[in-house]
Amino acid sequence: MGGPRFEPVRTVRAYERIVEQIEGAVEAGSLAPGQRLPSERELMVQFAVSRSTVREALRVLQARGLVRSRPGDPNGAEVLPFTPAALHKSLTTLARVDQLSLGELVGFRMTLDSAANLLAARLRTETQLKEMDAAIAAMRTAAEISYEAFSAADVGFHDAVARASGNKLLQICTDVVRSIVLNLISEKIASAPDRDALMSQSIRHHEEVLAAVRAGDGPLAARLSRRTMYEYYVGYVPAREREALRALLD
Amino acid sequence: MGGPRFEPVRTVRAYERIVEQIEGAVEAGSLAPGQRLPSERELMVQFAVSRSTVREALRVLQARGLVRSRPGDPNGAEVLPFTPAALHKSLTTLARVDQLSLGELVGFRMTLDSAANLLAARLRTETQLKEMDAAIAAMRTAAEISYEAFSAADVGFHDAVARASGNKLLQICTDVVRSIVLNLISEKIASAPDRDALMSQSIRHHEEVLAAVRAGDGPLAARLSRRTMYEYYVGYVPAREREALRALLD
DNA sequence: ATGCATTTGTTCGTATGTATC
DNA sequence: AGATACATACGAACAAATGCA
Repeated sequence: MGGPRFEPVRTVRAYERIVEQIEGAVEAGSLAPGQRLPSERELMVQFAVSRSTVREALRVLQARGLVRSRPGDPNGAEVLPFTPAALHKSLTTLARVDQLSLGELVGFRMTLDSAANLLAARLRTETQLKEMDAAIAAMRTAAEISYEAFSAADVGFHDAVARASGNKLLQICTDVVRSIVLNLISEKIASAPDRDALMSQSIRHHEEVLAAVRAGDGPLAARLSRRTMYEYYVGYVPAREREALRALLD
Repeated sequence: MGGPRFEPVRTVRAYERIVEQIEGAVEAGSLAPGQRLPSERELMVQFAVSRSTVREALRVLQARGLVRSRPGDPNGAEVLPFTPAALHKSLTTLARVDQLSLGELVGFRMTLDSAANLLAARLRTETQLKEMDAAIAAMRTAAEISYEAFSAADVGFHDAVARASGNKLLQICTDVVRSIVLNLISEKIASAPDRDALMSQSIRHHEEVLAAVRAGDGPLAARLSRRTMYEYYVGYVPAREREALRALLD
């Protein structure tokens, strides 16, 4: 009784095992960004597979943002420094395929930005406060030029706050979600009739947020940041979704 | 003067254009989940490329979780219903490659879970409240059995709250981040000496959170949920990272 | 339940454009 | 400018796996 316990087997593709090995080497650090992979011909020898299999593996690794290969490069594929490009890609397709509504995206962004402000108010350095000052100053001058310039400067402020939060994950996710939201409605905002009023109101709100961050009052900074984003975007969110956003304001 | 404005060109790979077309069809809805792609041989005719190129495109699409192909299937690759698998994958590699600390992950989870509770307290239906009741009951019985069972039941509660928040993005992200955190430290918790005390304390805390959700007090539910998670995980977070977590408690 | 036709997984050989030295 | 090594792309072929009659 009690013979050996067998486990169900799944046929694992050859290219998949190549991906695992290379991905493992990158995650383990034995293959650092900037380093080069062997050439495809060399890889087919090392893994004892054909050229096509090596290439399919490289395509998967490239899709995940881990390597990049160019024709003619004598050095083989390059190991890339990690960028949230893959994360961005999968969140973008999620937003499109899964029909994420603008309300959900804005609500999520309010949540992340609020947390970043809460943390930044406690942990920010003097240098980081100066960066935020500079970002708001840039918003003020950019508002005179164009909405695009203003939007870019606005991004700069939120990014400075996210950096000051000390949480890299928060920083990356705020960045990704923000770009998705902006892609969805930047043209709507750009053509809004009350665009100028919206921008100057936004600047005042950002100044209030920064004052709270400077004072070290995290809960206040968080609440003000949520309200700032709500005021800025609520006009573009369908009425039936606004209740959820208001629930985030307390 | 004023000749035509030329744009820099980048050579775009053949497989990349195939990916774009199929991906576009999926996102546009003209290729619904469950439907089948033409066979590889049919695709190489339609796109006028070789089979290797078709296969590289399919590998990329597969890596993004959009399709799945099995050997021998006469129906061609299957269009998959969207799952956050790709999102999970990219966040996991982010956590490993970018050296995300446990503190950052727990802080992020506190943020998401808190927002889910805030929204759920306002938007939950009676049915959803019953689901949360059932989840806590399951936690109570599971705690008598094993830590693994308890952990699974705990996931059930948080998932019920996330569903009740009405924000799919929040639901997906809480799920992804939670599984990453649990993968990092579940074995540590399982072997903790005060495991039983931790579990029963956690159940009491969850009951308090649920009471706040039932009462419709979002801010209270949010604060209690943050505290619950803090108490549960703080013992495993390095001391220097605890300040950031405490900043989230207010 | 058994073949059979078809498809995918994989291999090999070849031709072509390109980047580097 | 030329030689070399590389990636891109094509096409034919075989084995294993699948679905269907």
